[in-house]
Amino acid sequence: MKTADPELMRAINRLSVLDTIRRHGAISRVEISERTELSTTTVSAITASLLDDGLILTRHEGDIRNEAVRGRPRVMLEVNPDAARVVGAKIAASRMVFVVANFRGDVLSTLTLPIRIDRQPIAVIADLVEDGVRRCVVDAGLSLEDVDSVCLGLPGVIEHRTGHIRSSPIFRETNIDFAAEMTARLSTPTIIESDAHAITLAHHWFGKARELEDMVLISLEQTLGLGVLHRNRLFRGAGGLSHNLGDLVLGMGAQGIVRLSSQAGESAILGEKQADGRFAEAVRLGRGMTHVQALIQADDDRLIAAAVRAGEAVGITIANIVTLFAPPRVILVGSSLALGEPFLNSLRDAYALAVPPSLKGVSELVFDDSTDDFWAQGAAAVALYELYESPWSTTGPAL
Amino acid sequence: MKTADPELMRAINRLSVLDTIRRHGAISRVEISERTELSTTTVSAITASLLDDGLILTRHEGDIRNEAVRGRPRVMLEVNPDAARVVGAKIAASRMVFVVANFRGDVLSTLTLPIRIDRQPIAVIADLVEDGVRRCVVDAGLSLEDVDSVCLGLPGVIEHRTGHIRSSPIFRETNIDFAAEMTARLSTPTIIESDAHAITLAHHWFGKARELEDMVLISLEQTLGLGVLHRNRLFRGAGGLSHNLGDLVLGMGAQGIVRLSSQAGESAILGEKQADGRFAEAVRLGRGMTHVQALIQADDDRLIAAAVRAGEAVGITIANIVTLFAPPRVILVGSSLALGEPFLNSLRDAYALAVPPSLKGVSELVFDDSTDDFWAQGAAAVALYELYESPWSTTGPAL
DNA sequence: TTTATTTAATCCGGGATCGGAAATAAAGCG
DNA sequence: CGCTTTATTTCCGATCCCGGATTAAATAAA
Repeated sequence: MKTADPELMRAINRLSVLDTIRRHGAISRVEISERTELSTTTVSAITASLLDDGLILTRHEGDIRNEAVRGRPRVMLEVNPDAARVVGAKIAASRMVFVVANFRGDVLSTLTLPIRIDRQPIAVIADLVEDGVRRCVVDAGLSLEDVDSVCLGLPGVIEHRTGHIRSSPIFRETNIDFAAEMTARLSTPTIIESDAHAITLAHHWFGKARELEDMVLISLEQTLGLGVLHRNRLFRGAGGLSHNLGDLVLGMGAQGIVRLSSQAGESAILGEKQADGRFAEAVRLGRGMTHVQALIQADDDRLIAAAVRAGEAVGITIANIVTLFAPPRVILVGSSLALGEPFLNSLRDAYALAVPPSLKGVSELVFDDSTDDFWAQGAAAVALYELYESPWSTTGPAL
Repeated sequence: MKTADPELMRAINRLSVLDTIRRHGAISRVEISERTELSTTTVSAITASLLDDGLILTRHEGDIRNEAVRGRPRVMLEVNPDAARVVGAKIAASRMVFVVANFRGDVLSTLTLPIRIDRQPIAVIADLVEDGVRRCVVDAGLSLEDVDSVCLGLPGVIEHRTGHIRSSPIFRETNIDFAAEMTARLSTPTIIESDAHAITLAHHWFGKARELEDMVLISLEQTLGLGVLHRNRLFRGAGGLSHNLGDLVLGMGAQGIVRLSSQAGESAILGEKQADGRFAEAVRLGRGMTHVQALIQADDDRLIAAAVRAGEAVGITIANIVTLFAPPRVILVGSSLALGEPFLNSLRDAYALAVPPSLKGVSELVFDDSTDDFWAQGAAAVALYELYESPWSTTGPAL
């Protein structure tokens, strides 16, 4: 049971105001007051402190009310884009994508490194990540000192709270204190987060879940991940570790346990097709899925069967997640969506069949095929959220 | 984003102090201060107000510190058992169990009505529940006016927040506003809750999860239920509805979807054995499971096979829950545990096989065969928790 | 041009909260 | 019986939120 004091109270309300401004864009104090249910007095005090800290700006045009209103015009407030800068990254097996974002979450620069880092030693991966961060920062015309924090989104079981990677398909080792490693290398506070959580927050901030405070996202990539948004916050299980859907068990087959990853993981689908040199090459370069897509359109029977089987497995899994969380919306993302109709149709069919009748219609299925930039932007949002929450300079009242 | 004000702050700290006293039994102010990390000043003020409201009592003996300590002796504080009384109930298909509990959660009286209410009209069930509540209250030497609130624990999909029963095996109808119905009948505030949530809180308050703040419980009864404790609170999905594990899908069989309930539900197991008159009679009376236990010990092959299959299905499900929540402990309760070794062994084996290697050792499996009273006591705890949270009389400072 | 009206934002005072320092209470010790 | 020790309470200052009065900044009307 956490203990409350005036400081916490102010922190909560400050975050509430700042987040309201971020979500709405330019907004006046009166309207903030209405939305947060804080008194105008309090909003005035908090915004004064935010202005004082340089986190927000005033803008005198743009009062959206009906033209020709009588009284004093509202002063619009907006997040100061230059109050801070963060780096967000998506680290995947065959590529790394970096973005530099400002305090509002706008992307200032993007860098994609199409390198297979899969199973390299930690030091090599850390080198590449460090290099990517530095280059992306330079691309944005900045220096690393200008960056307030970095967030890396990785696949696997990530313990955000402690900064440890419990296990990840891109590392041979387990239980790595990667946040500490990168913080030391970059001499900038670096946090790590599950890539699924990053894209979940991306959708909450910028994408298809902006208006929702509860939501579930399922990411279908090399790893199958889950993100749960609960009351506007990422739901991190006990201990703050992320969910790894691939480990879910679908049933007992003839040769023992059948895990979801064996039915719907990238490698499970790609594994159906080997031998062929061109195909192997595409897989090695991380273009497996697009290649598969082409083959499916050319009626490759084995791959179509694999896609159908994968869709079925995922559809059932989604139904199970819906049974547990009953979210108003489920967003599906990830490279496997590129498998196209055979996959999606069997997914939809299996879901419709598997979702309990009592929950039919509760959850809406949404597919999203954002690019990797969006994942990286989500990682940036994770970093920004922690900045938003942090107490900043003036803890006392502005002098 | 909830807004904070001094009132909320006090409410949080009051609950924190009161809950600390409840958990620890008799405890001094200094120790409360240490545990809650509130200053002694604040603890003093809050306890004064709690004393003023009659929620706690002082006791001058019982300072546990080493005998012959020098200074002023600590005054021990404890929850006033007579500050309130609640009724908790477990409503199941073949029986209803009621308890009256005092403010501390001690059971004052118990009443079991071994009646099959399964599928009766709402009015009939409401009549029986009303009767049970009234009789149990009288048994405790009280009148209904002495009771502050009632909590009914029911199987199925229960929407605690609104008091609606979305669907329940004991009702033919769906979406019933049962809380309102019973509040009107008893003219006492009545809340409803999933039976699984009730027993989850029972274990947190009195049972096998007292020291944990995160935990998962799986109830294996007629319905398969789930309770998740997250940071000392029941985790209720979006909209506050409960989880119904029976609807989980284990895979696709020859004839379509295979749900957990068809493998491990009470009726699935009992369904294996029919015809026999004595057995049917036992099932009708809700003694099916104990009867099955006897038959299993007598080497009834079909039932043993059913138990093994059920254990397997449940073991896999538990592994999947662990994959999602990674709780430090999983508690299993419910009548199906009575199936004995064949069931439990196959459950344990399947779990060990199905739990992802990376989470091996994270969650501990605990079996619990508490009686129905304990479930009802859990429902009482749900009611008490809401009383603990409520603002009570003196909102202002004690005069 | 000047004055009224309207709406936004701020200022001021009241009430509540927490926490630190000092005072008080209640024991044992010598 | 005074001294020491520990627990609790009292007093006081700082912070926070809020309601009401006040000031600010615009339009509409005279």
